[in-house]
Amino acid sequence: METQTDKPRVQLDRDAWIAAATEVLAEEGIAGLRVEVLAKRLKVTKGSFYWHFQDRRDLLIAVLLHWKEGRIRDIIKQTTADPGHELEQIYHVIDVYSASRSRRGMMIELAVRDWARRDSEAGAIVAEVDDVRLRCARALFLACGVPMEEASSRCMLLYAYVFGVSLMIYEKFDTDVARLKRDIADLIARSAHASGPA
Amino acid sequence: METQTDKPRVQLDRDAWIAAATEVLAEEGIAGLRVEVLAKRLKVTKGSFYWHFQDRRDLLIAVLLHWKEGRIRDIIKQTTADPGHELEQIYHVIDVYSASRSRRGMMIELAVRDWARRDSEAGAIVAEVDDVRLRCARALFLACGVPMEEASSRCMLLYAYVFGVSLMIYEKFDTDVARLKRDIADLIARSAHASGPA
DNA sequence: TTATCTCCATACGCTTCAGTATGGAGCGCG
DNA sequence: CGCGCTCCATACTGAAGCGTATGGAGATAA
Repeated sequence: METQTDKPRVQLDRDAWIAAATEVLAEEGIAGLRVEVLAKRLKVTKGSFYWHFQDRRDLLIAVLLHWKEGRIRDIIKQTTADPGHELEQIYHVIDVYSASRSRRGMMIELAVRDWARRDSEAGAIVAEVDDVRLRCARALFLACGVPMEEASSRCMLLYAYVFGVSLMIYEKFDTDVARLKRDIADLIARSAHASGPA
Repeated sequence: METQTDKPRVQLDRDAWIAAATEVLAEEGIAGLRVEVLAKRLKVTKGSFYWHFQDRRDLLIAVLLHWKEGRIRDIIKQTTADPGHELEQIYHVIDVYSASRSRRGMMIELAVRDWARRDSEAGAIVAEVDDVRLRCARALFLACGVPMEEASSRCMLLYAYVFGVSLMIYEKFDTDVARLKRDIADLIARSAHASGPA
């Protein structure tokens, strides 16, 4: 007759810590990702943490690797060959980041990249993700008949835009943000519209 | 006959602290901007700091306001009316951020924006800078004969790009980065080339 | 039952950091 | 001379935060 309501999880594994850490990362950034804070959130103490992880950096790298796997899985899924629908896929990649529902994902993205600016190990992992994403997106442009160099330029512009726009605060600038974002997506994807090869 | 070599500065004012803080901000980010670290860099102690500033946040806001003034001064200067050269000015605005010499400025920019993501007071200041920049850049497109809505889209794309590309790590992606950046600048500024109004 | 292994709590030492309190050196000024 | 003002040093408290050491509860297996 023991209550189990306040004992929802009896055990903790590495993945549970990584999941919770990713949540804190989205909310507070790297600087707010402290082991004691994290332990309190998981209703345990540091003793547990240092059993699963060597130190704080061990957790950070684990979070980053987990993030990398997810991002690569996502972009692969979003850009798998679907002949005739490549243009839709390009727009979808743009929209995914603009969507308010993916705000959490973008917060993680920005936190990770801010860390990577000053940490070479993190930078190497971000570089892998960027490389896969750029190549996948370029393949979509190429499939639309866009020549190689222009495809490279446009996919780079695409990703730089979605990250950069998340750093800006522009409510006062334009009243119709929806139209603005649609037009920008057109600018990025435009030549893929109905232009034949070359 | 007292040596003055190791006594280069006898006094410190608020601006000296702000300048040093801006330097640390560029190198270490907001999280690395601590008063004792800053004091050590200025060869003084905290006692001096807390005479010039109420607390750490007082310094951070002062740094941010100083940054704001400089950025607004810069963009005004870069976009003052120069009939017939608006297109050059647009390219110049893009190039200024890509230039390796302005790496320090971009580091500050990114550090400030990462802070502004979670601090509404900082966010308000960044919003002011964004608004001025976007309106100045839009005026250049308008002067080139680009219609209003497209001018809005393109200047937003411009700034999102320059910030976003600074967050990416893409050495492996393309061998000719110079060409890539040139082409992207063309994509952003293109319709302003020789297109008449409408 | 006893031994062992897993997972976590507790307690500790150490460092960094924010902010305060207080004194003191130097300097102008009456 | 002495007074007061400016600017900074020193010394302190207290709070976080990282990492370690150690024990203990609970399960498992012999």
